[in-house]
Amino acid sequence: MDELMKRTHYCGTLRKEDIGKKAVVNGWVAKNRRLGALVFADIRDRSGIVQVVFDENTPDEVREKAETLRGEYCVGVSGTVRERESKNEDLPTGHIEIVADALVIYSESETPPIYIKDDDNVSGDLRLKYRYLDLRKPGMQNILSFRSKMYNVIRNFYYKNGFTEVETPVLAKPTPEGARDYLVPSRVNPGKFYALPQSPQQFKQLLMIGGTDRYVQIAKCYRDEDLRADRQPEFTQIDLEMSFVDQNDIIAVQEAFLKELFKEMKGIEIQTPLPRITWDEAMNRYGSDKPDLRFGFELKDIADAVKDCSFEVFTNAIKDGGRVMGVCFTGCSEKFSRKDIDKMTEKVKTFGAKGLVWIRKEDNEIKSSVNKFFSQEELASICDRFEAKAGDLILICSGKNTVVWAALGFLRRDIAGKLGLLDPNVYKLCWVVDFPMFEWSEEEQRYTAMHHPFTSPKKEHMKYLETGELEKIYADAYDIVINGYEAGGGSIRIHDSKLQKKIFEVLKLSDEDIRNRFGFFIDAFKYGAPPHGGLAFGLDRLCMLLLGTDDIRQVIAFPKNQNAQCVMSEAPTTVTADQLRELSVAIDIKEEQ
RNA sequence: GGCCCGGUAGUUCAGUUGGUUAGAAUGCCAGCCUGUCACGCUGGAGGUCACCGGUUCGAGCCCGGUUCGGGUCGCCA
Repeated sequence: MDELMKRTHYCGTLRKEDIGKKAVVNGWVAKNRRLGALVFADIRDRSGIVQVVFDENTPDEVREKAETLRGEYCVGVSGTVRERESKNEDLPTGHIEIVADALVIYSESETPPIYIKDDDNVSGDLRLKYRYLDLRKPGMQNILSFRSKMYNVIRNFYYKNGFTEVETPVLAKPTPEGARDYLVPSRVNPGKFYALPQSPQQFKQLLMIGGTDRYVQIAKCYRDEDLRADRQPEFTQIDLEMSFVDQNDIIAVQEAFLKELFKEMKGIEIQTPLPRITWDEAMNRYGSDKPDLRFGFELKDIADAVKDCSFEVFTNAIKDGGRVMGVCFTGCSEKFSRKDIDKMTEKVKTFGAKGLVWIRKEDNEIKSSVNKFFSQEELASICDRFEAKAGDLILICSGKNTVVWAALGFLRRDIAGKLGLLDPNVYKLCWVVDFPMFEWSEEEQRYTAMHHPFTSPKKEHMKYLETGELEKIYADAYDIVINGYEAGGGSIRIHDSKLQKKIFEVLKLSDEDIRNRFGFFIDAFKYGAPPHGGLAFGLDRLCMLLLGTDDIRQVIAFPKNQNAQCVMSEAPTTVTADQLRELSVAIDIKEEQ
């Protein structure tokens, strides 16, 4: 067994100032080059790479050992730092090298299945399977260390501002409302299950009732839903709650936090207060409740301009209570072909749109896909609506509100992307406020809470609870949106039991449901609940945004794939019959016919 | 559950209209090489073209199904 060489330096940190010093580095062989008896080896650790040279100054037996080095051997090297004869300007350590006098091979390596360099192009699947090799890349180590620094900034800020960090249980009570739970059987309570928390929502509210006043937690959350590029089944929230505050108080603290976070992590000064956009405005101007404000392309409603036209698709949409809306993509007529627009049309159909109308304004003529239904004068008046100039492309969609928003909201971001307007170094933050309290669920044939049932309706809308005009009720709920991502969200909570009871009634929850699902929680509100509210940031998404990536797996050490599996450990797996028996759990998988 | 894209050497990819023995780069192995740093030179090994079936004289290529991966809609209070 080779002796451990005690490290004096990290590889990537050595500089000209270290010339003449003795140095010991530990790491992995990133690359080795043999020129006859002269051997170069690039040694990598989390800080970067340094070149080690084995030459005539190196004892023969050490140099010979160096000839046996291969990629990813784990080694320790001692030697003297010296100026290089020929510099490598591409490397931070490129002006120096270590002349080796001793070499320890801690362990050899088989040929690795993936390239271990930051600019690799290996498929995500292999990277995840060999994540421990993927993590050796300095870029991945930078991400881990960036995230670690974030934890520090977060804890430091909230501690400084009087928040108490409290750990809430991971084994919690299942909550049938909301996302699907991950369930955990209890051996000592046969037939009963815990659920992993979707968020510590109820516990943090109970902490407010418990007098904690200001709570924060970097909390793991679990949701058994389908995954996306920005969604993992287990993820991390910066979860917080405050007592005796209104929405403005909460927003003010979070803006101070975001200011500090961007300053510390990116050196960027965020201008506060951040803009606030109501949910209605966000939907009608951007077609999304998480608008990307890095570019324009705002939606316009043109229903009144086309309500008497001969194009029945539009008139029917209006008749059925829907919308006719469009976006003017300035200067885009030349940039997108008929074929491009056909592709966009196919795409918007996945949002439920029936089609897409295009209008190209040219110098002397207006072309469009609906020429036979519209005169040039009518088209010109539509163009005027959008203040369109020659060379502009207008895309129009009609139908139900939700469909039109989704389709145009997608198009404005899609086209912005194609035009290169999504600069990851530009950050546009805003609050989206005044969310609707309820939304109609076709599936359940009842209203459900858009945020959650503990969200407080806006005071001025309480009266509609009595009249049953639920769609007129908006909530004291708010999301923080950064570059089109929902980076966090929260609300003022209901602290009055009578109001809470009323909300449950509206949601058509029976007394029995309420008792079973939220009994302990409702009880707590009988004993002097303070006015309170809070918010949770998606830590992974903040990290993504700050690092300019759009793949959440980049910022998680051991992420799951799209099927919520860990391709490295192969979790989840079947378990033994004994384990199941002990848990009183039976498996009943329906066979496909 | 729906839709879209993809699966060819260890890796990243090319593969024309369906036509000889499936290629390149890189990596790997061996030899040479004392200033390389994407070292270089010479040689070599390396393939169930994801799987099953079909069409065809002939399939990596066309068709059907399956599977795996990615993106997305639904879903994510």
